[in-house]
Amino acid sequence: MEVNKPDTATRILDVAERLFVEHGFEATSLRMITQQAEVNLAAVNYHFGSKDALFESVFMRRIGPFVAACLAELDTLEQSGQALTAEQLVVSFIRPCLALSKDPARGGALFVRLMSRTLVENHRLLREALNQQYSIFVQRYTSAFQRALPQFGAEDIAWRMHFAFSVMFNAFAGNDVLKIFVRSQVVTARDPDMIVKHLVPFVVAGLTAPI
Amino acid sequence: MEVNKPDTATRILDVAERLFVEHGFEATSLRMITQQAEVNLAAVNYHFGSKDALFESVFMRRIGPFVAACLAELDTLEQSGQALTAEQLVVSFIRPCLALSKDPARGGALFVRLMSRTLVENHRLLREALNQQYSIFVQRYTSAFQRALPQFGAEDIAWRMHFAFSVMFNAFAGNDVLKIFVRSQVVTARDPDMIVKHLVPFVVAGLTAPI
DNA sequence: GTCTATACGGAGATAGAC
DNA sequence: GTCTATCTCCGTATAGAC
Repeated sequence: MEVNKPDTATRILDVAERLFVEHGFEATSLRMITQQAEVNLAAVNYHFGSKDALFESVFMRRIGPFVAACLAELDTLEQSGQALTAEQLVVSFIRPCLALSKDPARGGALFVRLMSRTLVENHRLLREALNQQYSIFVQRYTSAFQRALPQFGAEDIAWRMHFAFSVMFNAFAGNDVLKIFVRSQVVTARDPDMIVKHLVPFVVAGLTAPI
Repeated sequence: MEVNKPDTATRILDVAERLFVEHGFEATSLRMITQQAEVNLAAVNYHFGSKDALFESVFMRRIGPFVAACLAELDTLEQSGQALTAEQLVVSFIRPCLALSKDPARGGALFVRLMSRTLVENHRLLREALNQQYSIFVQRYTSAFQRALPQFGAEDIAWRMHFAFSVMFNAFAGNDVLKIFVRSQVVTARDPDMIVKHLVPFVVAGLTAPI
């Protein structure tokens, strides 16, 4: 059996995922994808409709399981019956990010970067497509944070969640906003475990800061 | 006198700035720009060399004065001779952002968004071009934060500055990472004054959090 | 020095044969 | 399902007018 030759659509998805992460969406041409996937140029449009829709398919294949993993973490926490802390909620999001970044079968660190960059950049191609899964995610975390931080109003919580998730996605996106040299070495936000070590205290402090 | 007709290069810069912010770099074609600027298609390549170089010129026209404004704020603070707080440093960056966003003559809120998005996304076109001005900016803020937060090592400061500036740029980029509904209204990070009111406490708390 | 008209190769998309 | 041929639009380069 042809274990090394999945069907056409899957071959396209696999190659496209890698190339989109490596070179970005715009810099990746359909001709590059179809050549490496060993399929005809028109196969992309036949199976996915357009380059835009291919990107959406690449993204949607991974994002569902990721969101499910976050919600499962939330479920486990909430079933304990105890009052949750902001730190527990932050970790419930970061842990699936780490797990995903260490699982090559689901895209690995490259997909985490793609996901984070796409969300941070609020990519036009996903504003509509994401809404369904995304809104469940946002609602669950919003109500969890409202219970964890009862001293703040709903609007304050919303702002802080905006900031918290923008730091976290940015950290995993790996686009260093600053280039800071410490002892002639650039401090670069790429190693997942180092990110988490510094990220969690920062985010938790921001979320819980007195008004 | 033709007050409404600046020279060709300036007309191109003005139109390009607006279109890059409204539609993004890739989605803005030279034909759109030259048509609206009422110049010939070839004028862009004649005056700027390429579409990439045009983007760089659009950016560089505004970024110099902005960086200068931040450094002037730092100068004023440091001349007081008093020990500075993290909050003062955060405000010294945010105040020029606000001022710029309210000055249409220097690009206004649209340029603040363009600047923030470009930096957050670590745009390939500016990684090299920005380095000169940017490195002065980073060095000044790094040493200022090291003095304001002497309890932390250089590496911890670097990480926290990464996170702090990524939140701030993200906030001004206006790409809402989350869509949170409060009383049926989306809490959206677009109004500069509202951003600052919530942003400063979050960032300062993150920067000063105990390890 | 500036500006215009135009041509070229590469991109994504698509109709139609097989 | 797959593949070829072809379409339009993109950024770019250049020859030549003023």
